[in-house]
Amino acid sequence: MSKKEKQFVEDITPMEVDFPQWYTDVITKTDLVDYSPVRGFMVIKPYGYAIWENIQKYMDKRFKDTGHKNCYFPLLIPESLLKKEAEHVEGFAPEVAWVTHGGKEELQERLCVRPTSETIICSMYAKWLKSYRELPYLYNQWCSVVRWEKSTRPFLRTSEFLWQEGHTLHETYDEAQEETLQMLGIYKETAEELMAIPVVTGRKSDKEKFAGAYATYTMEALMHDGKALQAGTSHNLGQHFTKAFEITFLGRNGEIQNPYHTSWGVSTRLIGGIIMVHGDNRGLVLPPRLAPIQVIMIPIAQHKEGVLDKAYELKKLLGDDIRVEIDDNDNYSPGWKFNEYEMKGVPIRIEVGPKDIEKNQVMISRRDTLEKQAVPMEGLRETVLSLLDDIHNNMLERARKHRDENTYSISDFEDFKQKMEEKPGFAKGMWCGTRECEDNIKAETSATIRCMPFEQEDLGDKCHFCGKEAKHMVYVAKAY
RNA sequence: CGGGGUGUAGCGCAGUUUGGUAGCGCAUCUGGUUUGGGACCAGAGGGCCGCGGGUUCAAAUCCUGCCACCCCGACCA
Repeated sequence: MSKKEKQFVEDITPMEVDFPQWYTDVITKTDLVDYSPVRGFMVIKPYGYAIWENIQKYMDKRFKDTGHKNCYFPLLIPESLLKKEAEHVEGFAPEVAWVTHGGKEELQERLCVRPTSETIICSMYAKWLKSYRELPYLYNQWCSVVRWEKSTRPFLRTSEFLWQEGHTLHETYDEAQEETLQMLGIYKETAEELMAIPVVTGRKSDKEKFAGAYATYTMEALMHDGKALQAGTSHNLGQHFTKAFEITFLGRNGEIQNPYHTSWGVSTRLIGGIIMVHGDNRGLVLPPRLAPIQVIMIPIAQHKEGVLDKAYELKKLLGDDIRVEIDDNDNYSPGWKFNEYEMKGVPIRIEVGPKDIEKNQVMISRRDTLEKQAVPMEGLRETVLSLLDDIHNNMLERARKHRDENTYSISDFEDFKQKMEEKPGFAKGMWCGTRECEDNIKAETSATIRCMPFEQEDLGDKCHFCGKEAKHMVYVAKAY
């Protein structure tokens, strides 16, 4: 290994050597996050936050285009409200943070910091809703929630995380179900069109579903190391909460009834997914549509006359809708900058130097394949726009290929155990649908049933895990 | 909460065995030369050696108590 090659390798532990360490190296060295004084809580730095903002921008538009409105509910929830839905409190109680004092006074009733907002939102919906004419309620909020996790990892599992949570009410079950699936569909499109991450969608088992849900739907992505990541969930909550919170309305038939209820959310965990699906040993590889910097322009020998002027001229030519930055910091060599922005995952690098200006061209290199070539200055905007799309498509295809190569059918439990050991990924199999069998899978392999996919395949009529009669085809994987 | 590990400059580490002026690399700052894959020279700043107690003429180093963080398990968007 040459000295030059060694230098970036030393910065980031190769993922084949130690995947968790690779992940930690990448997120800290690329300035996405920093650890805070409070364990499990992290600071999202400007470069990381800009990714989140781009995700927000895209999704917020999708939500509004489908009729949702944003609002904001309080951070603190009285204990009595949290307790109203029995399954819900049982699921969340172990991980809520409590506020017990206001100033020096002990509170009469302690307040929990929201781990999710169904309860406080339902308490308000109960106050508001009177008639079927007001339905549906289609609300969303962008906020943070706190869950006191025992072990945390930046983006993937932190004690506080940023997310959006949609909470809707509907007149009928069918409408609620339609909403639940519509939002999961938007999540899937966001994953594929914005983040270039292929996902499997389906329904969660009862064991894995949201505490208090009638049914939970999920999208699951496969990371580079073969572990799955639950990337977003959409819940049909039926009337569980609306009955517990006594949300009622006067229906078309003149009778008082409970509405049907959904909730759905995605979080900053998505950023962890982006890193682990696309990243390589040089660092981040960011999907073009959400990269904070889409094009980094590096002037070469910038002290020479005309170089910087040309760079700024080209930036203008590229237009306001492409996120372009020029690094004209004179303290770093071009080589240093090349490595820096590769590490940061910037999709396109453009070099402009005296030789290029002479030939009326620039050097352009793409992060996903690391290919570098000369292109004419004329038509640069069109070249860049189509290259950004190209990179997106290539990244999505590459991720899909990786997922497919790591998705396999199993013949029986022994075969499954062996495959989980040797080559983690999505195992496809038939499942009997019982809790005992599901618990046993986890006990034996630490893998879990990720979902019962919408696209069911017929892989036989016996459960691959216990031999009983099969009910569902499932994806099983070790998960983050 | 169990098992293992680590705490020395912003980061990465040496020094601890055998007590004796707190060091190295990177980063940072100043000046200059450089600039097509992590540039070079000269100079500078930066420390409660995790915290408390003890032993000693003398503690980063020995004894002791505590704390924090990391990794592996159990719990989880």
